[in-house]
Amino acid sequence: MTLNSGQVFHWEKVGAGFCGTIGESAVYVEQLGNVLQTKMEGGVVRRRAQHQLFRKAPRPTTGATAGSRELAPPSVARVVARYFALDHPLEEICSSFPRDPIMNAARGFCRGLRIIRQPKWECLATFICSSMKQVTHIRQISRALRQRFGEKKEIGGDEVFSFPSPSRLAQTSENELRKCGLGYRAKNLLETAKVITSGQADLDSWSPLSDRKLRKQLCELPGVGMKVANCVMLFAFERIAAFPIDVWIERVLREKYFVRKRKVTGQMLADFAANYFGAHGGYAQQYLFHHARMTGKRKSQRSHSIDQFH
DNA sequence: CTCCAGGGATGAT
DNA sequence: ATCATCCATGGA
Repeated sequence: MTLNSGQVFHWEKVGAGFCGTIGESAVYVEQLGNVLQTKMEGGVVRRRAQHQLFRKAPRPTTGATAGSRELAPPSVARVVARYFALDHPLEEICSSFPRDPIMNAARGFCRGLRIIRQPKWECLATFICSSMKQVTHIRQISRALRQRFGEKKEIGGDEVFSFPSPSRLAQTSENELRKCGLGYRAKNLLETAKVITSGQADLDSWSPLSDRKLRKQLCELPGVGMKVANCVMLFAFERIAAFPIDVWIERVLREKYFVRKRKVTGQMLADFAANYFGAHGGYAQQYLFHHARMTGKRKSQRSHSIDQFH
């Protein structure tokens, strides 16, 4: 559910799990009940990410990695556990959501969904490409950028591609980027890649900034407005109060929280969201988004992904 | 075919 | 501050 909730766009369903990349590492992940299994590029099952996906504490599965002699690559399980934010206290977070019918439905529907810790540049670049695009289109763009400009990796017989660095994309041209289906977004992605490459903007150095200052810095990048900035803050800077408002969320807010009210401006929606959904508003927003998208008007559950979650 | 999508930049009220 | 337009692309 997490991988299909519109946070990341490059994971591909393979067998019972997913293939993708975390940074430069090719990874296979597969959820087995309460356990998240991982494989690395060698294709060998190395470890199981220790965690509690759900409330009930699983029996400690000690000795799951019998092959102690084979030196495991630097803690795959930890990389995976961090990426999937298995340390987030889901129980606390969900309890902090407001108790209204809409939020209750979303909370129940999205049980187990987590906000992923994404690499900053990858997240920023992908969401610059996301404007006025459907999730399936964003997946296509991500795939095209990775295949053309990323580095090929292999995992369990499947090939995956890492996301191209800022300097790699800065070396391309607007025309080359347009071939990836970017349209008018190509210029924005190219210009932002150049700004990052030149050192004029340094994403990592922005981590200590306050939410307000970080948002301001992000919005100065070409192709980054309030919505994209909030997505990057939420998905890559661990600012779980950030509340991105896209067309789906705006629809939910207007139809469910501002029923039959006219002259509701975007600023009013943003102010309401910041005050109403609380310190973990970003989590609430993601739950509302995924719930609306999966159960909304658009009949999408027909041929793809019948049910890969219970 | 038409409709619309995890918007942003610009210019006019 | 708020609103109107335009910007490309392709799945549904």
